[in-house]
Amino acid sequence: MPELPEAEVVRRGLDAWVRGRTVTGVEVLDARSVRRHDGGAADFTSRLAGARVTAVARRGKFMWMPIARPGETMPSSALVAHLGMSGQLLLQDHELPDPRHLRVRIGLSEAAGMPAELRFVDQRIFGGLRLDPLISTGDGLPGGFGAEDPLIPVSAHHIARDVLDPVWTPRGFHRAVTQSAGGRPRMTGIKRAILDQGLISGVGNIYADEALWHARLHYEKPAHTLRPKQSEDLLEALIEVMERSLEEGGTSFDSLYVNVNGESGYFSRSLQAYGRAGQACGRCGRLIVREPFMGRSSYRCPHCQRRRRLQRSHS
DNA sequence: CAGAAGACCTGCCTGC
DNA sequence: TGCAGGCAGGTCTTCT
Repeated sequence: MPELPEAEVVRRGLDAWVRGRTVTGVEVLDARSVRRHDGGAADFTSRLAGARVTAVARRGKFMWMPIARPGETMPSSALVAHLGMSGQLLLQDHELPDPRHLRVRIGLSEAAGMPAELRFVDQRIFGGLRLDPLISTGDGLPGGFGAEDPLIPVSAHHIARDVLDPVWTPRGFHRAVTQSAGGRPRMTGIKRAILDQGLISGVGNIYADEALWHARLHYEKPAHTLRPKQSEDLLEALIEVMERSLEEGGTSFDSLYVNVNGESGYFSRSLQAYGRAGQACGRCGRLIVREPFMGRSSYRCPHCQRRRRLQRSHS
């Protein structure tokens, strides 16, 4: 399952190998993978062919490549990619057999020692590609990691700043978590809040559970009840789990395989809560429990992450 | 408007 | 063996 750290590994790989190259041809093998592109597969193909990739940027799990179309000096649109649950962007030689679940093939201009094709592979088709106009971020800051200009694709404009974005401060995060748009108290549970990509982006189910475990918070704790220290701990935990995962997952990709395989070392070694139902909590030894949540699962320690904090006695 | 729920997908696993 | 059902889950749409 690609989450933010995996997406960043992919971004770095693409930045090194695809930036500056021109699209020589496009083949959409499964139209569902471009279903979010407004004009359909034929329009996607014709508009992408001949375009030059000028950068590779990312915000949360949205990735995009600004493209300059023939006659353009500056990119006005971008190839937007979301990996969904099972998406991969592979850089491979044309001679290599098509991988299982290959959905879109993008041919690239020749470059010394570099593979000729960018391949979008996606088993479950939750991910996809599309072409979108670039618009202003509105805040004057670069659109995301790898972006130099304050531009972002239309389809990612509603996505909040990334967990690893330096714009986050403890105070800003506290306000974002405890208050909704109009300054009203945010009544929903804290896990729903941090999974809301319009509040902070890049957090998925796994890292949400991990960060909540580190911060000793119950996932249903009403977001508006977080005290500044609690939201500060939570932000710190989010950044910590992302950065550690990035370190461990970022070591295992080679030049010909711009990879996301969902099996970074982090997943097997460092998870404290997610997927550990029935196993001992690393802090207190109580058994981690799995509970239904939002149609899926939440994992927590029933001792460290209680719904209500213990009342402190001053006697 | 905030929040909740369902839809979209395939492959793997379990139970009958 | 075969089949049904559960599970995984990010985002988009629809409903309250």
